[in-house]
Amino acid sequence: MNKNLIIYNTLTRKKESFKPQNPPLVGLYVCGPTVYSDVHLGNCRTFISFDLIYRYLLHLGYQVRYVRNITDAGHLEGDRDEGDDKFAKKAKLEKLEPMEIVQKYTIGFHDIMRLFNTLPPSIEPTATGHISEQIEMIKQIMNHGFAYEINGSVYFDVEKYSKTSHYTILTNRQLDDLLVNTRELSGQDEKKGRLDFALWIKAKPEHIMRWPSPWSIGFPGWHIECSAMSHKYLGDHFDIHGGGMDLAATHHTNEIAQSEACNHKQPAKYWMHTNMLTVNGARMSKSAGNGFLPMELFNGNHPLLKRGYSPMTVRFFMLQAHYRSTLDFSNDALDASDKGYKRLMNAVALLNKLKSSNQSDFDIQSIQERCYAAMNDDFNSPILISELFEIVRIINSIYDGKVQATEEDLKIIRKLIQHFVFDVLGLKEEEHQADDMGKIVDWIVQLRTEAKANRDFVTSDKIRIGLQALGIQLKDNKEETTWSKIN
RNA sequence: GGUCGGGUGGCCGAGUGGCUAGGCAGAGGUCUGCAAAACCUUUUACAGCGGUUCGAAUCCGCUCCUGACCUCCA
Repeated sequence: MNKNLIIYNTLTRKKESFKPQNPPLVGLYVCGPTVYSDVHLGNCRTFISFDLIYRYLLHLGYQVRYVRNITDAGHLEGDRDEGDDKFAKKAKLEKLEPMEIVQKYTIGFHDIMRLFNTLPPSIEPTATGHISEQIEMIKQIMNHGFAYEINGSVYFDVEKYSKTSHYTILTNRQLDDLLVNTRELSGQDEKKGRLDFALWIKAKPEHIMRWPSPWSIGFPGWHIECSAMSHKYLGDHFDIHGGGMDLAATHHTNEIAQSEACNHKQPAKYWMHTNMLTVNGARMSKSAGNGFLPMELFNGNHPLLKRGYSPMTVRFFMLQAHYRSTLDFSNDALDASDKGYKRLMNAVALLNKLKSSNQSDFDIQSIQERCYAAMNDDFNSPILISELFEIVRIINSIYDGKVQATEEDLKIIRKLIQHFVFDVLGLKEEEHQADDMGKIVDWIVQLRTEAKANRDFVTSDKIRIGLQALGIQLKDNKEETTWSKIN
């Protein structure tokens, strides 16, 4: 098995050969969602990208421990120490307990992930389930002199840390510029330095989500949870840490600082960042009002959508772009992906009907090599997909009897489809023929075949056109009639 | 203002010095009772200007446009 995997590492801004520390084990940590509202499509892109990465690592034979957290506490509105907890705020709005909010949106998140056919992570820890680990870590950081307590809250001392470590290693910014250009925020008076960030925040009396600590009854800062949980499940120094690009400058920068201040080690060897989903060139976000909820996309119920698209179409659409590129969302782009995806799956459905010959008119070995080369080059799924369409052409040509294939090559084709279409890209057939409706359609198609055999084309056309109006498309071949659903 | 990206044919989107990306759309053809599908062939391209080079979409410089981050955000 070819394992010359190359990964782009944000730490070094270079593509590097992937060398896990303890092969075949791989530790992978990805920053998960904050479950105070529905995930939107942009969030989904990140998790689908890391699903591809996870799946390919598994395919290469690595034993991956994939940790993806659920943030269910700690976020403040506007990062002000006085701000409301997002969960408490949402709870007030929906007249629910904060933990009801957490439960509701965690379930919603899992439902969406399942629809997108992403594999569940090995461990999905929650921030509220790891308060004591976070407190322990804050203690360590204080012991090492990189944090200080004021009025029951604890802050990380960025200026002190940056004297011995490279605070802005992920973004390459100059600390002086940051000091000058960081916006003045209210509620920062008690911090020593304006770049300092909260590790522990003393709760105001009305604050519902609160825990005891050596400093005050309060709640943890946002960044510390990921550091504490990644450390607990993956150790001081694990292989890959990932997340959306928008997290690099703040969240990940602070994670690195906390982990180094605590453990004297850079927490991860490779940092991977996925790019944003855009709409009309601008980043999709809730505040901009251009965000789609996955369900809106599936059922087409949104002013910017002319129709709905299935989860697999959306997944395929996302995989047709590289994870480090922005991807622009549009109806036309989705339409194109929808047709491309159907074309791919139609060819896959023909696999078991192919007849072998004594020779092959194509070189499947070199296509196989190119598939691996594409994925080994920093998970280049668009190139992989272009190779798969090469295979689609071959499958269709064999089916049409225009190209010959040996039984051995057919086996390789079936294996490649299984490995890359299903295992790595994580696509699945949106089944239709197994259910009752499918049996009924099969029977109607059979009636039409009989009508055709009797040259009763009036009846056969009536059936074909009628089914089409109901969203079922027939395809006549020399030997049989197949059908598929259309949108 | 700072940091880091981008500008590729009608649309989406790969590609980083010479060799077809791919999908969708368009055109012609084959097949077919018709339709669809499929297959074959095929048109349209690298923001602008200058430079390096035998050769640049790809490297360098300048200009224009644009995005992300710097504030919670995948």
